[in-house]
Amino acid sequence: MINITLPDGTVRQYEKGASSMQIAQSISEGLARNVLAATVNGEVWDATRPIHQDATLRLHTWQDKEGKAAYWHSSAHLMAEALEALYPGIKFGIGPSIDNGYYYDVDTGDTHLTPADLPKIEEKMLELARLKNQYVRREVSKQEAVDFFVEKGDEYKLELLEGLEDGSITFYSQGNFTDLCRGPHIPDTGVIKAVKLTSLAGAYWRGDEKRKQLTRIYGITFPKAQELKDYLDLIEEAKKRDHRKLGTELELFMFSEKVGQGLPIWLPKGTQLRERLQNFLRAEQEKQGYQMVVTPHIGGKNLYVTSGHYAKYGADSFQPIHTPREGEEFLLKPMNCPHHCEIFGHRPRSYRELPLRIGEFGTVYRYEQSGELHGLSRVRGFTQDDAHIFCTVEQVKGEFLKVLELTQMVIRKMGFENFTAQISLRDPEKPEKYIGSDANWEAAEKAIIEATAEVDMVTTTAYGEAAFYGPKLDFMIKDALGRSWQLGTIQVDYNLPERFELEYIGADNQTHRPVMIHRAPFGSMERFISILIEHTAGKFPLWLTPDQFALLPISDRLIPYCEEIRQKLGEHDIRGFVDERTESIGRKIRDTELKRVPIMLIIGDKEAEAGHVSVRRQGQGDMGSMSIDEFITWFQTQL
RNA sequence: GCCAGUGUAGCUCAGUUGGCCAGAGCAGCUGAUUUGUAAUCAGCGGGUCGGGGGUUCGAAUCCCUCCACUGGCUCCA
Repeated sequence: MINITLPDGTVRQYEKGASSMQIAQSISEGLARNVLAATVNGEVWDATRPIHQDATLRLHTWQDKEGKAAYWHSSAHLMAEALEALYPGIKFGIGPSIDNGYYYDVDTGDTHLTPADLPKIEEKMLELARLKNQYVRREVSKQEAVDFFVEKGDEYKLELLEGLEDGSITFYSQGNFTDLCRGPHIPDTGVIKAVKLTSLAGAYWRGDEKRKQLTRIYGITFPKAQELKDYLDLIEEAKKRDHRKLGTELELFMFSEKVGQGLPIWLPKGTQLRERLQNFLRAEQEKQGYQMVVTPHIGGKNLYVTSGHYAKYGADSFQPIHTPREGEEFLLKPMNCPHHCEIFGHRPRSYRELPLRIGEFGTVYRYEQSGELHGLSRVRGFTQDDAHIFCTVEQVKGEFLKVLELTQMVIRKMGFENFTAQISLRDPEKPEKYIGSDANWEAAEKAIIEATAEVDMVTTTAYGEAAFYGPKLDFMIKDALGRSWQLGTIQVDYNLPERFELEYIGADNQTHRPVMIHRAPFGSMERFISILIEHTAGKFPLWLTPDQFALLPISDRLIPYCEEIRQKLGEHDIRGFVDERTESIGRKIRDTELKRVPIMLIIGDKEAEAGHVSVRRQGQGDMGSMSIDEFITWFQTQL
């Protein structure tokens, strides 16, 4: 008999060799029907795999991450089976599960797959799924595995086998398909009820651009047709909110072929939004002791030779700008930190000045590969909400705390609920990769961990993800559709102070090297606004939106009265415009609704006589009539 | 940069075996209407069919090339 410990702490006894599935059955039939996989002693296994020793057991269903992963990974195998049936001789790369579904990289030889081929693959998958074939695990010797794929002529699997050790190799089969696979898999194909192949893309074998490009087929599957429908609806909704579409519709920004790809042009409304956001951030930062600076858009080549960026990125950057005579070379500013280092270094600094917080909404230019550009989220010219904090190692934690608090406050003010961070630390195996003393690293890493704990921030920790020059923290938010976005970072840097030979005079009258903290909590205005547009579907918070109200006169003769109201509201810092078009009121309301102006003030004779406005909120409808003063008071409550 | 796809009026899109002067809706302009909570009516203007080259009697349509955009891959100080 073996002892199985369940998550609630209860221990049950089973025959040696019982599977998770059998254990689930002993608990409840219903549970057993839903089991997709199980974690046995910390390792995710097939639910059907026999357990031969005492173990802790956690059963996975569609409701949890591991269950979904097994389900989608098994779906990838099902797709492979369908592909093999439809395209004999097809070769397979890798086929993992991903956050939303799975993909399989395939080499179809001379056949060329197009999106039109996907429906018939979906059909085949459903047909095979209905057979309820079991996923069968089998341990094989390396020789046996090699023989199998030599016979099959699949060089990709053979290459994968090269990296595997004999004795650790398993095959999984379902129906007529057998694959090299570590598993785990779901019990059988019967639970795969809804299938959608979402896209087709090229992907380099093993992610290496020098190697052959395979066809990657993305798909997603669900246990219920309704779930697939919900998922597709979500995709539709995301399409409607796409910031590129809304940015054009709301006239926030544009692109121009002549100006150049990846170089956003901010239109008046977008500029208003952006400036308002910047002013807000600037005011909050100044409260925290930041000092704003402005530095030029180009910098001498030597600046970047000193910073080390020239050696590392020079070849892949916009190339130097040359002066006509003197043979000087300048680079478009790809980041603000070297300039800020010069600010720190331009005169002797005392420890009394630390932490010195130098902030700048600095516009930087980076050469991004053309295929990488995407709306406002990936561009070649953008403005960072940047600042560099020069401080002592002891001050790092306090500064992290302040940045965390600032960021949390701002994010909440924007209407985001779900805010987390990833802490990136050294790879403990490879200390030689990093610059800076062990003691400093330990202190900084500890400071980051403690600071995030103090502000109750949900974090994940990634070892080996730190930059060579210091540990960092990346902010993540989830938007209204549940999608995760990476915002900005806070990074500790031991490297630049070294390269720029930055020093301050300590209380001991000796010179010391400051630590530098890079921080841009929102990353860039462009990217942040793209996220904000999609999160709010263009319905920005009232304080931030370009036009807060539109005055809609029912007849042209009421325009002067509307103008009066506009003036009066302007005196109270409430901004908006009068719709002076000779159109029906229905038309004016419709157009204003579509422009996402949050408040409509409808003015007819009744209102003009009474000195009232009739208030309508975008997306909500009529709020009734009130006096101008009542409206002003009500407006303040809406902010 | 690589693979695949797309590119017709300001926007959304018709226009597929190559063939009359390339169409629609919305937007715009002009006129009429002066309107009570999501589209008033009528008329008009607007396109080198992404750019260039080629095949052809004839190209939005076929071929080559360049550009931009979309989805991925690689990259991201």
